[in-house]
Amino acid sequence: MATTKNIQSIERAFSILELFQHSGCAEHSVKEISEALDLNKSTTFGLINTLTNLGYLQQNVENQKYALGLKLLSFSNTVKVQNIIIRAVHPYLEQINRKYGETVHCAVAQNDGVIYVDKVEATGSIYISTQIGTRNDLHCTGVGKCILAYLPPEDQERIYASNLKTMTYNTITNSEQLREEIRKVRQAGYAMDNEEISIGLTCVAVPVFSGPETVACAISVSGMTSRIRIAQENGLVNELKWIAASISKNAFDYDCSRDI
Amino acid sequence: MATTKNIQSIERAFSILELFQHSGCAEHSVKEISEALDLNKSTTFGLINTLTNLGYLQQNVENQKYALGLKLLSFSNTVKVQNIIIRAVHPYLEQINRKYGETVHCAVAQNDGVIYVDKVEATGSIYISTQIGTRNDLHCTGVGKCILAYLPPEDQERIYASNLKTMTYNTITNSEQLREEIRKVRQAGYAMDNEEISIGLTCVAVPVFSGPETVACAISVSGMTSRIRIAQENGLVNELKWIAASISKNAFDYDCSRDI
DNA sequence: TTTATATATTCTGCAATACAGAACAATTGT
DNA sequence: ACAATTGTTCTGTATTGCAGAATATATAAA
Repeated sequence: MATTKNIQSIERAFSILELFQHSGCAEHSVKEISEALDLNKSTTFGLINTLTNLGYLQQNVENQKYALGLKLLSFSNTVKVQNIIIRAVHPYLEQINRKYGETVHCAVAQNDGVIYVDKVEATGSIYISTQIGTRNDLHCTGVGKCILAYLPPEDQERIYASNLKTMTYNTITNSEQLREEIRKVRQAGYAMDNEEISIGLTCVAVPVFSGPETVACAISVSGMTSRIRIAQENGLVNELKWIAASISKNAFDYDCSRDI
Repeated sequence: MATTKNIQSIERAFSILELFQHSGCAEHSVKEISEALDLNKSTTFGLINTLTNLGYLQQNVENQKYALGLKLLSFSNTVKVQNIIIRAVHPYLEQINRKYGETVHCAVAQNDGVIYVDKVEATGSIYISTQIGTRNDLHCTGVGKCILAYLPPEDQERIYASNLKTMTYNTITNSEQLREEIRKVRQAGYAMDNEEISIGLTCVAVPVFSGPETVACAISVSGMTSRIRIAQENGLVNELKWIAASISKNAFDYDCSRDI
């Protein structure tokens, strides 16, 4: 359990890198960064300078502004190769994609949200643009509901009480409704996203257990609503449940037949 | 120009993250890391603890060892979306892939090496496994030769004088031979990798200019030797040169017709 | 061209912080 | 049960990172 105080410069360094993710802007000046993070200008410069020397930022010589460095790309490669969940799940994602031809995602919990860690894209799909590493809220995604459903009660309550952001007119933004939805998810063993994050987009998601009441990740099939409806009629839900159980057994040595 | 001294903790934090890339091992203990980087145990713990709290490392509760955190994935997404080169080049990679059906890469220079920043994979290709973010040497890759050919003379000489690692029996490991090869690359306007990094694998690569003698990146087509030979007979080289010129013009506003 | 303004970068002394060593806790193996 | 190994916390101190000022550089205006 981590309790010691964080090292300031490291926190600051990463908050600079993260700023580029949240700001939506590819380039920032020293001044912008120092103001955004409320740091002294010369302090900011020292941090930026270090990150630049290490290759995690790069300076545009035209306007002197800084952008994220390409060296950051190398980590995603390593994570994909080394992460147990991604390695265990990927072949199954391929299998589902081959059978249904739709985009398949794998997501894990990440402080009150989900982060997509792997995907296999539908060929020619320009419709779904989720990039690996993206974060989404729990209440408006299929994978999020699967994860939320097996969180400890106190964590669930914190989510219910939080601001449930409206994404579409289908998003569940009412605490009581969400609580009821999650109850149904547990009972059914799978979760739907009925155009709750994007109109026209439907997902079917199932949890992958690594132990009793412990969800390692969730996998989902996403696509145009009409196409997913057809897949559902062709037994998509049961297929996903069966695959999730296989992953639990093969990758996490856990027999989750009683959880379903 | 960066001259100020780097902030120690940031350097150390990233050297921990980079250790996971080089070691090839997904999990490391505090002791292992502290020994590998020659840092005091408690110092190492402080660094690891901070990185863990920030989500860039995660602890395996089973054995207490640490692994790279999934939060690192999010950066690759942002870099891909924000990086000018990747955004400019990607559609052309798709175009080449559609026409020839082979794997297409884009790589940029990264301290005496190349780093692959984007790719479009041949469908069903399990043969080529280059992951985005991977680094390779300059002397044994098509993209590397393209970049090397337009480096300032002093940088070129440093490469020629360096240890030219043998990858296959075709790798050019002799300084004089490499110098001659690079001369030919400049003259021809493209570079080949004739099974110099992996037996059975051939690449054709061209430089993309952003200014006179300035290579922004290089793009390459890779595949089984026999298939690339066929593509070459179907005008692959000229097609690549033409596409590289289009990218230079459209993305970097540079007319490189005189360079070819 | 000169002047003014804004921002990037360097310099410097001080104080806070990150560090090393030791102590302690927890886990593993014998 | 004991020893050995390794993870985690504690603490004083020296180092390092920090803030403010000074300087350089770029941009805009006159």
